[in-house]
Amino acid sequence: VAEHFSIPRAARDRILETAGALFYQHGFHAVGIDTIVAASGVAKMTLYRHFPSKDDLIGACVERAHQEFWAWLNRAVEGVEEPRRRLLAIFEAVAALATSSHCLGCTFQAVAVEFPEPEHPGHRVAVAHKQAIVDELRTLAAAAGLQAPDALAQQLLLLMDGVWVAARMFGPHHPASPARQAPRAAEALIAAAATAG
Amino acid sequence: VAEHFSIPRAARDRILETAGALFYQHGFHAVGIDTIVAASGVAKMTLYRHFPSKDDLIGACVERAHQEFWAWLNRAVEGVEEPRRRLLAIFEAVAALATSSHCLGCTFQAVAVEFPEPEHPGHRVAVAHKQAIVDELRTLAAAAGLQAPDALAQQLLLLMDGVWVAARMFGPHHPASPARQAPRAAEALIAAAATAG
Amino acid sequence: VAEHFSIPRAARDRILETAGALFYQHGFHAVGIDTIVAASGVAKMTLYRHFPSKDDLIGACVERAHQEFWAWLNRAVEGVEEPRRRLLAIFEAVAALATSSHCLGCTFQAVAVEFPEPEHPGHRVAVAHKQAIVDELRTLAAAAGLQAPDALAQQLLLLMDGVWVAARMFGPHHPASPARQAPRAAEALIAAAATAG
Amino acid sequence: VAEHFSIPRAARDRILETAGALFYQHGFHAVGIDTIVAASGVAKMTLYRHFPSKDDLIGACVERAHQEFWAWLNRAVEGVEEPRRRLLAIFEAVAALATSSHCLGCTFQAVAVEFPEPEHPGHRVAVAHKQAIVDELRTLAAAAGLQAPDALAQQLLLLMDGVWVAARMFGPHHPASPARQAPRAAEALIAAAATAG
DNA sequence: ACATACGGGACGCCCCGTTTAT
DNA sequence: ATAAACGGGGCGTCCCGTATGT
Repeated sequence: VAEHFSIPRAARDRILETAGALFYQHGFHAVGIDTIVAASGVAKMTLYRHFPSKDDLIGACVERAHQEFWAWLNRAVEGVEEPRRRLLAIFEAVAALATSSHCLGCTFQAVAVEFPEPEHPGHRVAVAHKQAIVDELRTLAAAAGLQAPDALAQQLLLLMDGVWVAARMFGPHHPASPARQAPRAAEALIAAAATAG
Repeated sequence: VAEHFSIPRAARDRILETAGALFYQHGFHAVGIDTIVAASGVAKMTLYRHFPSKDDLIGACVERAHQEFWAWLNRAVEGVEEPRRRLLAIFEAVAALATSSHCLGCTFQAVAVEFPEPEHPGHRVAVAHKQAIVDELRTLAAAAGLQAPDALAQQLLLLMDGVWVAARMFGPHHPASPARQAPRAAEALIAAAATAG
Repeated sequence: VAEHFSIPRAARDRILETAGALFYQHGFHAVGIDTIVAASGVAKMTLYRHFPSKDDLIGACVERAHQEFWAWLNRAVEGVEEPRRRLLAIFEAVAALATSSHCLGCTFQAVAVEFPEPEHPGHRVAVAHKQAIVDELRTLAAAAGLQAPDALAQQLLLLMDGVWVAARMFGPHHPASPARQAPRAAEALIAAAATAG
Repeated sequence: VAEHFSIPRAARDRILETAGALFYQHGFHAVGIDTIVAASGVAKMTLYRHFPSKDDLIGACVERAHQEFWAWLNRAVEGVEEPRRRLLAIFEAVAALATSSHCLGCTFQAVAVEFPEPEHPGHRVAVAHKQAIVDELRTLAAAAGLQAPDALAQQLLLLMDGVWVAARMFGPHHPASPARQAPRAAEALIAAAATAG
């Protein structure tokens, strides 16, 4: 009885995982449904029963990436509770990830590039993701007692997206990737917000 | 007189302009050769005589965008000769462009996203473009007598790419786009480099 | 019951029939794949799954015409068992067909004209077809006890091909098509072979 | 001065000769204007000044072939003045030509195959050519005092066209081409017409 | 659930016959 | 006479989403 419900779940997850990896590596347009079907070992009809269209599959993949990102970030800064130090820890983690060998850039930027229409499921999730990032940064900035936490959060978002772009552009093997400058830059922006008057 | 109607602008230029606009609006994969041919009023064979493949056309479009960007930037900061003020002027111009109504993001980021392979003509030009940006920023930082001009230039590049991402993500109609924070953030980073030691 | 509407005739057959008719009417070079696809109501990929190339499709069409020709001929001279009378019956049937309103000539001649290279699939089948005709004529000539059945068969083949050429050249509406002379000419050749020695 | 008028004439002939040879070897559809231009060493505009379209060029080529055929035939049966013997000589010449190594078939049949529409310039000339053949045969048959010269001429035309088809189908290297049977078959048909009553 | 096929459409690259500019 | 341009078409491939047949 149980497998009647649990096995489809596994199929859906396998599709999401496989498709997400392929999309991330090669791009959304470059990966076709047939490739995903072959790589995930499911039938085409199974895929289309779970995701009515490729766009919906993309949306689900990006949504899943959104959740995984937060899980990763929370894990990465776990234990750092003091707000200002947590802000810095975030940028240290981001810089480390962006210069790690398996990072190819930001999938939310990618989906927004490949599907410029704001109504696209993937684009929608990407915007929400960036909004969530800036919200979190603002919350931390406010908790740290910094001036103009909203403006600071936006400045830090610019920095973070610049890091992902650098990862995309220069790759992980670049000798002196600009991404490594992220923690120092964040520190400077935070310090400026601390002494602002 | 004659050229007003009998001498069509060189076909190659018409193709580049039309293709560049279409690619920028809808993406590189989303725009087909036939669309470009139809929109530019050119024969398919004419296009393929000038550009052996779509990838080459993309490369040429991005190269053209690279040149146009520099022309725009030089015009935008014309007359501001003092290095530190010129750095700030650059970020004011970038923020203004990024929040203008016809800006959809950075085509160099886009081509790097849609063609992750570093050997792709478009990707190659995009990387060179970003390198040129950071070189210019470093030159200005050094001329301004700032500390660690190389690190500062990389930090400012992060900022600038973050601005383009914000333009892509939130569009020009967003009430409070993070892109507007670019000049203040750049000022903070420059100030930090000025007082470092 | 169901097959009346839900089971479409095998796509391969529909393609062969449609393509055969179009090729016959307009020529092999003059009919493009897209036209065949549109006329047969089939997807292009379906066509290319059944026939790897246009040349292969042409070969299959000519092969099918070969089979249909024999089926027609056997039906046309059905019941005429005596060899010499059967030979005459063949030429009466051929002359009748060649002067009928829907005859445009011989598709085997046509494919040999449009694809002069002997290795072409269509050309190959055409040669085999003509060889089969002359073989059948020789067999009948020998069974009729005629002299030099091989030579007679070749003479009759010349006659038959001349009939198809006349059909092609003058069309079915010509008042006095040379094709009508085929039975009398065949009779004369057969009579000459009967009295030779 | 002279070359202003004589050189264009030479160009026209060179085009006709080159195009005729190419068309004959590879077919009318298979040979493009560019190929003819390159092979004949004239400018494209020169070609289009002499022949308004490819169809017209084809018509002119076939017309030229028509004249060359008659020149060849008259030369081949030169000196044979007695009508019945001349008829036989015609078929001996035709059989010899059809089995010679450079004969690829009948260009008039070919143009009728590749352009089935009777209004096509090439098709028109081809029909006229065949009509001229049958007229000549009828004239000779009548001069020879044979019965029903019209019917005999048509029978002989069938035979002759069968010879060209055999040449096309089996090529010049076939060990026992049916084309070689033409003289004997013609003799039989003529003999039958001589003894008819 | 797998595998195979299908319809429809777009795409990439190429060639053709024809005209215009240089 | 060279060379480019032009609209149109051709072939072969791919993709998405659906429909069968086990």
